[in-house]
Amino acid sequence: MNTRTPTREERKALTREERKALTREKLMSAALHLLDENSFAGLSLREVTREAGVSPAAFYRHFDDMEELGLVLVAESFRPLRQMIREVREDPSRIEHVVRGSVEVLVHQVHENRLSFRFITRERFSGVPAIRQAIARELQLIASELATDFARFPYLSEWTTEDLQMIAGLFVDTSVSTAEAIIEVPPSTPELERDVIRTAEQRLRLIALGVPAWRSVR
Amino acid sequence: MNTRTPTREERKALTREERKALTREKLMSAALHLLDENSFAGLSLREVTREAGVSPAAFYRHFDDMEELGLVLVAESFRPLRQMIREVREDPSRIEHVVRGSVEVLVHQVHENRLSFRFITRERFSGVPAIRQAIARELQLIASELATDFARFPYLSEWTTEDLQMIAGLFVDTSVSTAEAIIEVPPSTPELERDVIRTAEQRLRLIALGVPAWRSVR
DNA sequence: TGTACATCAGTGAACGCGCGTTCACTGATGTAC
DNA sequence: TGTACATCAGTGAACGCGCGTTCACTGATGTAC
Repeated sequence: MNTRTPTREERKALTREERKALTREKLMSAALHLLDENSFAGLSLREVTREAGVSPAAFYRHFDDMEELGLVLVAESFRPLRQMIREVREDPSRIEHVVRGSVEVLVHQVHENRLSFRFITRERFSGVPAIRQAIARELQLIASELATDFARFPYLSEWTTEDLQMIAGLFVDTSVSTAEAIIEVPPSTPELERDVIRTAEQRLRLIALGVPAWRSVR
Repeated sequence: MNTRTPTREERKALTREERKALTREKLMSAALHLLDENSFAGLSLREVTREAGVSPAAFYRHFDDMEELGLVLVAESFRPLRQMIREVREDPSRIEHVVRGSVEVLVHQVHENRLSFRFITRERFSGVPAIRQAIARELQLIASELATDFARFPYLSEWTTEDLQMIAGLFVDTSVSTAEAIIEVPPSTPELERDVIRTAEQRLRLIALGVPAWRSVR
């Protein structure tokens, strides 16, 4: 079927396409690392290319401008978050369980993807409108998925869609607050982080306690 | 007692000191207005002086650098927020009341001080560490005040300090989320804003419903 | 397989621009007598 | 009140710098035969 000459892989060199993809990743990774200390608005194209070890002009082979890079970083940064949601979903236990499990998974994900979370929380309400909107859209999506998951719980199945959205939104916002708090904790102060985690669990549990009482009020 | 020549006020001119204070205010107001569209990191000293109608060099008669201006803006922007807390405090009714009243007051304050709230929410997790820390400190202070207020409620009086802090923090974070949401609502779409307000009230009410159940769990 | 040409990711120099900061200055306001 | 000097908020020009973007280029990779 394949009558071509020996492939690049066989000669263990990289194709032009693969090299290009590597450079693109270098640019994205460089940007994400620099964003640990700067906000996106304060980040220059030249800084990114310098960190990536590439000439400024090379940037334009991969992105139209910094804004496009920013939007790609948003999409990329939400990937682990979506993964996180999927993990929580796979354990269809009761709310009480969800609380402790969620915080655990969240903390784990924040540690694994610190730079991504940093970037998202930094840019959520700051900087370029396009990036802000992209982040808002992703978070809304997550809240909606969570709402449909909630609908499967026995004693939530009769709630209105609006109420489910409301509680899912509260859940997501509280989780984002927790992520922000964890990221802001100074490194190598585990006792401070434990406090943050404890508080986060208590908050979610308090919210969960309000749920059974909600219906009777409506 | 006063043997001086006729004062400036009598000749209805401004003293040098008063003029200087005016210029300072012009700079701060110019910055706050520009921050409606830019983040602080993307704001230049020259932009601020241009908007204020003053030469770039004049800036240094008032602030050492942009960071100092930023810190002053944080302090200034929290003034209306503190006023808001005071207003809520003056109505020492039950939690249920606090919920509806709080949201009402919050919405009112956000409209009255849109630029200040925009600035605070923009910079809370973004940009310069010094500004971020200043905002975190102010919010913690507010949460602490709220916690001591909660301690005066009959059926919260026996809660531990830690629990009161936890719920006060949740209350503040949810309020900040609400403020952010209101600010992000496109202008002249009152129906969207009404939804945001409704959701905010429901969230706080849900939290309030969890409160009576909390003790039995501890 | 070898050759001749095409593609194109990355380069390096150049550009005009707005930036933060400095400096000697000006002229209105303030003060001493 | 009038005068002579001091103060100092704001000016305008100048500086060196890093920026985003463009351009013709190079040389490795890819393709056709």
